[in-house]
Amino acid sequence: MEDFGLYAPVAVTVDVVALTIRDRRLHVLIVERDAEPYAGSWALPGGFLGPGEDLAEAARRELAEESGLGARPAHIEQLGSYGDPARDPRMRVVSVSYLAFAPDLPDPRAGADTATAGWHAVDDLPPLAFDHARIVADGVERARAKLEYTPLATAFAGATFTVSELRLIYETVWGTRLHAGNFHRKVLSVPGFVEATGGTTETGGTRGGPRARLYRAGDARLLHPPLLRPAREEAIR
Amino acid sequence: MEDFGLYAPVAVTVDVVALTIRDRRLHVLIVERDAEPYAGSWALPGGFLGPGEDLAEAARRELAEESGLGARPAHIEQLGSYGDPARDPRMRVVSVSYLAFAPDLPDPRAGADTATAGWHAVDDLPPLAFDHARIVADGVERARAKLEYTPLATAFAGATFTVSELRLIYETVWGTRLHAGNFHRKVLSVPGFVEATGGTTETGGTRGGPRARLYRAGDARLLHPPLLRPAREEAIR
DNA sequence: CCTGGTTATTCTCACTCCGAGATTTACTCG
DNA sequence: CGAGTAAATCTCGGAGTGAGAATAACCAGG
Repeated sequence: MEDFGLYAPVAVTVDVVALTIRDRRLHVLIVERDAEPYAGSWALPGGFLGPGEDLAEAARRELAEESGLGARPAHIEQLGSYGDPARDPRMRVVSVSYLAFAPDLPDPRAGADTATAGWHAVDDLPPLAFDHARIVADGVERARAKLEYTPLATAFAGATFTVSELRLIYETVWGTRLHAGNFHRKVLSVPGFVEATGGTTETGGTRGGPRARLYRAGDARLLHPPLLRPAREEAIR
Repeated sequence: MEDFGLYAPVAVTVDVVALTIRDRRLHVLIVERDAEPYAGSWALPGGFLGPGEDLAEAARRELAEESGLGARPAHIEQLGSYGDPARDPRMRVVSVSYLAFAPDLPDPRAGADTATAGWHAVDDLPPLAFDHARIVADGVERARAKLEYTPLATAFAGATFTVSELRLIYETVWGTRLHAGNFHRKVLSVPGFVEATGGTTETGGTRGGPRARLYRAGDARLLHPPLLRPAREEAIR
């Protein structure tokens, strides 16, 4: 850190990759831009860092403001910063991106100050402005990895959930099928991952089956042992 | 991302947490500040993002310039961004920090434009400027975690190394003792982690023992299965 | 009400992996 | 040469895993 005399003017924005699961697919929240550049195309919710505002605070604000979502995300964490000199044609912009997880929420309402916002399946996105496609990809990969060793999946679920619902979250985010029996054994054997509420669902599944027991998120911060994805040869080398 | 009309002036700096192992202890490179604020106290090498310069590029430049180290680090990656409004008393500064790993290097030479720089054991650091102590702590924790599932430890070693040297790296970074026999079995059983050069050390250890086989880093990007730290109860909840 | 299909939960079994300890072998030092 | 040290390998009991099966509860439709 040197003297402040000469430094290139840089703007700092905060962008948010908000993920949820709808309809058995992983979705990300994007908004339609109404200003140049990229007016009319889709982008991550985000904006300039306010004066006196912490980075995480700005991320939460942008998410609430631009998405029109009232509910708080269940979890938000810093994803990374993107500073390619050419990433914004107007001027030098460094984006500090955040990753948020939310249970399935209603469609965002378009408010007065709210651009058109909506959930889109991450594997079928329209072209995104700036380097936002890259940021989404990084966020999805982070989410996939974190499901393995943290109780993050519970952030996609409601206050209470069944083991099958939790399994569906894993299957959706990872894009793989999991063995129901082994998953069940594994989840219940990890201390602090979930705790039984004592209740069950009101009815069986829509296509039959017994009532499932309900659980809520436990107090573990790490899964021990972890729930590992099926081996992905291509990822190793 | 909105219009550029009004945004608070923000400066972006890039700071580097460079780690190495010397003398069986984990060390971080720090420099002595010669300007206010915190003149005379220690800080991470870093500085302002240059115009037209990518973030990672700036990190490599700062490390080379301020440390006076000629050699390139074996690995460098983004650690995170720090933007507390009060972290710098002069003005609003967001720091994008990078984490670098290097094999044991000679002491940095103090050049003309080079502040006093030196390696310090991370568990015995002087007070650091700004929030740099926090950044170092985050970097060390990241390094510890990454040793588990990536071949990062080889970045701390030279071009060739023995299994014992690799084990010493793990023991030093994790601060634990490892079972030599099991570690040996594990390392050689992970595909692509290390590959034998065919050679051995010239002599046995300083206190005896046979010549050890030499290995170089393999082509794996992930360790499968991972080398897990001994269970840390306190980390889970 | 009875039947077939569906799902939650538990169990079995063979296999792999792991930690702890012991063994064998090669080398240094005095 | 003998004691001590370290590299590399092996053993063994326990824990964890994937695949499959068994049991039981529940829905929908006849």
